[in-house]
Amino acid sequence: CDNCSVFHKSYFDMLSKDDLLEFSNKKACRSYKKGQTIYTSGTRPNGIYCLQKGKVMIYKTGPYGKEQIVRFVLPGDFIGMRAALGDKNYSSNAVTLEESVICFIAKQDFQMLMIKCPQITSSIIATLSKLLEESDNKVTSLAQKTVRERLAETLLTLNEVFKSEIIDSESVITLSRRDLANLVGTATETVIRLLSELKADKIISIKGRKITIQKVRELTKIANLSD
Amino acid sequence: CDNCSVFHKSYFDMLSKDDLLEFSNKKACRSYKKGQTIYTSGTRPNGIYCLQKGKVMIYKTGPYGKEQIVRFVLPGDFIGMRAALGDKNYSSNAVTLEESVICFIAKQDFQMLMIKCPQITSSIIATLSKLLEESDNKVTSLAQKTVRERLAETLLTLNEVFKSEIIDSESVITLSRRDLANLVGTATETVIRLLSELKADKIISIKGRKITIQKVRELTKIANLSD
DNA sequence: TTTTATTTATGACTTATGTCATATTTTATT
DNA sequence: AATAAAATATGACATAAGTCATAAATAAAA
Repeated sequence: CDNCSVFHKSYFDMLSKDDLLEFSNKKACRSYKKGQTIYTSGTRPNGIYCLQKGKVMIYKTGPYGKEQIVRFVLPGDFIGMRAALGDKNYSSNAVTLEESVICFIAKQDFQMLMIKCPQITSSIIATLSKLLEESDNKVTSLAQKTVRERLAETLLTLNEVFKSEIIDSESVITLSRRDLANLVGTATETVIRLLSELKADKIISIKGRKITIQKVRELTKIANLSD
Repeated sequence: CDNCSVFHKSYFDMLSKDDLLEFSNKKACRSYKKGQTIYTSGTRPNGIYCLQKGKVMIYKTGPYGKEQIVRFVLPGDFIGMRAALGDKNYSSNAVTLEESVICFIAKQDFQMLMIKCPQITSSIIATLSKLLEESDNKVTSLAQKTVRERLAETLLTLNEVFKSEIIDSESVITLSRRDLANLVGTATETVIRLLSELKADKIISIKGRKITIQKVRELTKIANLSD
């Protein structure tokens, strides 16, 4: 872990060199192809995953089998924290959005780490708190905003998620219309229609599956966001 | 705290007698009238609250000023954990639903408690994990279910929240149509209409603001819940 | 009690958004 | 490159659910 590319972003930079080395030997890293499943809902977690490279999406399956994307995981973040730390079965599915490298740490090893390094624990509490706030905000959006507002909001969020993907000095969102719909909470056709509208208004530009935001201010206005 | 009525339900039963006594002296309890505000969005938390008696609702204000109820707090639960532990401003509002008694613990005292008693910390992680799961489930419901399904789901959840309120050996939900709408994520008129339908089908009974579920199985079916 | 205010209840109407069908384009596979 | 498969794009249509108006019923206040 000490020469991991996302070391500075992860929780591990709080560990002493010795602890880190000992810990490094216990983890198991492997690479995943695009679209590969990391875990599925209903199964029991044996440990916690850490995303080193790539992108992962977390989704739930609704009553009629429709996917609901609840969040994305970026390099340096843990995957499956909720289930592993809450000692519950997974209630969601994790799948890679692109080729990724993911490390695995067994539950007992992670618990040892938490005991050895209390800062890690408070860092985890802070992370869970942030996820909870984001989820509660999404609840409010879904309950009160129109699809158009939510799509604008989602595109702005995705701009952060995909900020590493830069073409011609502009960050580019690459996601299927279906995934976008499953993220916004609407039908694929509605997303397609609204994206066409935004494109016609020159607020975004579309090249196949690649979306670039042209007017952030305008989009923020449409999203009805305070900041 | 050692003779608190919700001692067994709270996190404090993990503390030693000495720690508990020391801690008891640091907390400040006070009673709140119905509808009184505990904290408002945007302000900074100085500590954490613990509900001893009563009911508290947590809500956010949406872009058009409409309230979105995100959860209820019951005796033994903490209030304002997310903001206090994540070291952020409150992003929601807390208000009492009925006459309540609430204790307050300063941030530094609570942090000391967490250091002294690591089980409390893991218990908090478990609680945050549970809240996160519930919130993610609500996201999926809002994105994929009809208002009718969500209302049924909400009534079943409220039955748990109000299970202490028993009239003629049946638990009774007491909540205004407006609050119900702000919980389900719909208009007040829609809630009124759907409740009338459920009443006509003898699935619930209504006496003014008091709702009693008559057929749990039927309601579960309408809610499209697996269990 | 009487008055006033708030909440609940219904009807009428509008509209955002979902569904279905089908054509076109893009992407993946042989 | 050629074929198959999947994703995108649009039109037509249906409908769930929101808004507005107003009446009836409760609850609160005087």
